[in-house]
Amino acid sequence: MCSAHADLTAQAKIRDAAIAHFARDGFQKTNLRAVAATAGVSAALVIHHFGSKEKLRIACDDHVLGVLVRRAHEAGTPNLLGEFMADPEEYQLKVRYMVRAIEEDTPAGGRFVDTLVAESEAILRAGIAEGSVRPSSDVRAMAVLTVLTSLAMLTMAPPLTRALGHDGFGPEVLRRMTLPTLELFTHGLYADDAPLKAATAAWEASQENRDE
Amino acid sequence: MCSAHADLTAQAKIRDAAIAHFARDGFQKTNLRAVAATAGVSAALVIHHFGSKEKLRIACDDHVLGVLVRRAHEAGTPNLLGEFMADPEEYQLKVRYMVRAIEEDTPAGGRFVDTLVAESEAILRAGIAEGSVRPSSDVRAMAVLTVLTSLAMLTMAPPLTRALGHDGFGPEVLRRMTLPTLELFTHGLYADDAPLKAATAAWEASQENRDE
DNA sequence: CAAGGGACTGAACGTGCGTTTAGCATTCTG
DNA sequence: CAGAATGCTAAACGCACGTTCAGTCCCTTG
Repeated sequence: MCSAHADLTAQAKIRDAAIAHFARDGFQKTNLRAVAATAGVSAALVIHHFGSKEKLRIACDDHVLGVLVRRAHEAGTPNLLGEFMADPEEYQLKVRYMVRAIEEDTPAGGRFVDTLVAESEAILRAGIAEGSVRPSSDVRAMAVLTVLTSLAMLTMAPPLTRALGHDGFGPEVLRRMTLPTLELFTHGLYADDAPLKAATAAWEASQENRDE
Repeated sequence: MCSAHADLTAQAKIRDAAIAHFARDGFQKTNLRAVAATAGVSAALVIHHFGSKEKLRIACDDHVLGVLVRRAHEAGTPNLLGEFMADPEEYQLKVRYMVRAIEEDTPAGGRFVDTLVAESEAILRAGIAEGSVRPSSDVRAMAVLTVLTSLAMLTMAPPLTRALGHDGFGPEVLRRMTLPTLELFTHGLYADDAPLKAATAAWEASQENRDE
């Protein structure tokens, strides 16, 4: 045993074990006996300390959310995901945990997304003011879009990794995705603005139809 | 009762009920008695026809995958998601089902992603040849990125919808996201190519360090 | 040292749910 | 018409798992 069994209190050991299990297998599939085994305690003690499986989840949510939100505030870069992934295993686990929370539509997941979007929006606005970012018709939605793109790399990691021909999600996959992402963010995808103009025209037309 | 209880065979009714439940609640949370109730049959009949819950899932996977892949081939547009979402409830349900399959990392989910990526890559290459799409250093990865963005809108719909200030994921949210997406795909996000150049420089430097 | 309380455990309880079983109609088949 | 096969059901079985219970150990406090 290495870092896991430091001189943590049993409560903390259980919490950390639960975070690891929830992140890897999801809330439903995880059973308390497995968590207890990982933490090196009995299943009954888990209940003794946390009351129920659901309350254990809430404790984990709060803990992970706190750590990640603190981290997100400190970062101050549009590439939040890279920041998380570059760091030692510590954050990868917690980010994966939050991804699960988002998929399962838990309150903590929602607050995490809110934080990322808010942070991202602030960065975009600062960049626009400074001139390094192009103005957008809907900055909030653009922030959502960037957060979306980053998080999606995690929610759908396994199939996408295979679609790229690699076997495991790791740094090399992330690097492979970084360049196209930057290309997209720098030049866009389309060679001209015909699709955009067509779409805005179509939208305006539909608006007029709506009025009549 | 409306469309659901057409003159379908009981097997098909069970399959459709299961698809609806799996899409809404996920595989684990769904129990066979609920599926049976929706289909208007007994729980035992589900087993009688499909053998087990797991085999029922596989049957659903195959069915949904078949329908969607056929549809994806017919579409021939880079905006696969819009194509699916615009259509009557029919496809929305099946797409949501596949999103669950992707989250749960099921074989059918993988094949669905593969199909979308392949289709998307073909469209990109055609666009590049024709001149409407900018060349990319890694077309495959770019295809993955576009698929990612579309699907992410669904996997994380609930929190993202709330982050935009709406309450339910519907056409208006999709429309709100469409414009920024097109802006991004047309002009990019950054005002100049400094971030891209910096990243490629950093990457080349790390490659040289790797060699020595 | 006695008393009390918290950390902790093994065993048991209860229940939800996938699956099995036995049996009832109904419809082919010879 | 006998009987095999098929579609279907109610009831029961059994296991996995969250939770409870009764009790032990140990550390504090008076």
